[in-house]
Amino acid sequence: MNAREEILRAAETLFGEIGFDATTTREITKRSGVNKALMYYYFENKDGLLDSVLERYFARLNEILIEVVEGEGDLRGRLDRVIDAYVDFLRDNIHFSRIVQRESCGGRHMERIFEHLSPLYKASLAAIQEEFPAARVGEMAARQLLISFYGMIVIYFNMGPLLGKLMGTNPLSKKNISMRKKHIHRMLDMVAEELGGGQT
Amino acid sequence: MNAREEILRAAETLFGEIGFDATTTREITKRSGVNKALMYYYFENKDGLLDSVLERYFARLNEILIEVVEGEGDLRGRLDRVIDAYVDFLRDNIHFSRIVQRESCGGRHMERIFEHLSPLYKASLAAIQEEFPAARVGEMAARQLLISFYGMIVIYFNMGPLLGKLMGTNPLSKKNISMRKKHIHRMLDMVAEELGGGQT
DNA sequence: GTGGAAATTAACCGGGCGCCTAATTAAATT
DNA sequence: AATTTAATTAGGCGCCCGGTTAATTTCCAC
Repeated sequence: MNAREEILRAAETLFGEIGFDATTTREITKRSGVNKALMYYYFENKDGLLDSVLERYFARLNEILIEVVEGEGDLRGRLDRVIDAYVDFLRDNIHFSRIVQRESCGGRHMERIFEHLSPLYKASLAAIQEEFPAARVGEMAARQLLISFYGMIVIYFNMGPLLGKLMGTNPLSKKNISMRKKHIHRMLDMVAEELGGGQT
Repeated sequence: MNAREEILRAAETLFGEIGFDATTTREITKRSGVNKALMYYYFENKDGLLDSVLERYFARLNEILIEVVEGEGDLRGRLDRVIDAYVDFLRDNIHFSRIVQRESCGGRHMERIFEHLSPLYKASLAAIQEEFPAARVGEMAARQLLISFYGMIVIYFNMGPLLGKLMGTNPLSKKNISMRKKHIHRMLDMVAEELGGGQT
């Protein structure tokens, strides 16, 4: 039993489900079956634990995205694969997007989130501008598109159980995830048609 | 000086900026220049204060949306005006969408948010299905569209100062808000074209 | 099997939290 | 002017929070 790992897992879950501020160090250690003082042996403090959680998540996300982007195929194909990869990542890491969303709304940890998000933002912006030349005008529409597709994807996972209650079905089921993906791809199709990018 | 009102305003600001859990009752009363005990004279407790904050916000939002929806014009026109009204509302109530977003991720207050959101969800779904007959198939695409447009709109305000840092410009400026609106309307145009709804 | 580092533990601490009480002041009613 | 009611206050209470300490156990190289 790796104590450090157990602590990280418990922290991920609790930060995602009830939020960083509502999570007590006692609950983290209780859930991970680890002595409370051990948390301060492996991590500087509660803030440092959050940093480690974020570090891990973003490292995995970057790894996945880089792998997809560096794969073969034209730009449009890679754009499609990025959507799939991102959706899959959020599905497999249900706490991640909630932690990010909560902490990026404001508060003490915004800066950390920014540091992780910034390179992804820049790279995505460049990719969209390359794919849709029309979107380069004033570099404005590209930014809007990025925000829109980011919003379309993350909102689905951020809302979590609440969306399930609204929909009356489990949003994380295989079927519903694949419908969500299909919908987002279709939206991208429409944009491509309109802006006349790529060769799809 | 209306103490109750001052408390509500301070709570709105703090809940929005740093979150419910990170906000202390002492800070609320300090910021509103009101004695600490007065909070418990006007509100049952901290949770009750949040309830009142949400109540007020959703009452105003409902009022605005009903006004727009009951206005004249065809369905598509009203759909467009709903987008404008919603964006304007979020711009004028910058804390609202952050409070909702944070608390709908999970945690103790999800149920409350659900109660407020549910009727809006149902009404919006019905409107989309009416406007885009093609979206009625299995009532599935309508749901996807609603989630997407909701995401496109709220993500812009949820991310708050972080988005400003990423964009390098103030997302709440008149110019940027109007660009965001234009973009979302254009996305709706594309959907309308694809699904062949309405008579726009 | 012994020494030393790494891992783990029980017990504790000051501080700030949400919340309450009892008394006082201001406002309205008669 | 007297009395009732509403609004406001200072002060404090108990609890639980994040974080620490010093001692103990586990591990492993030799």
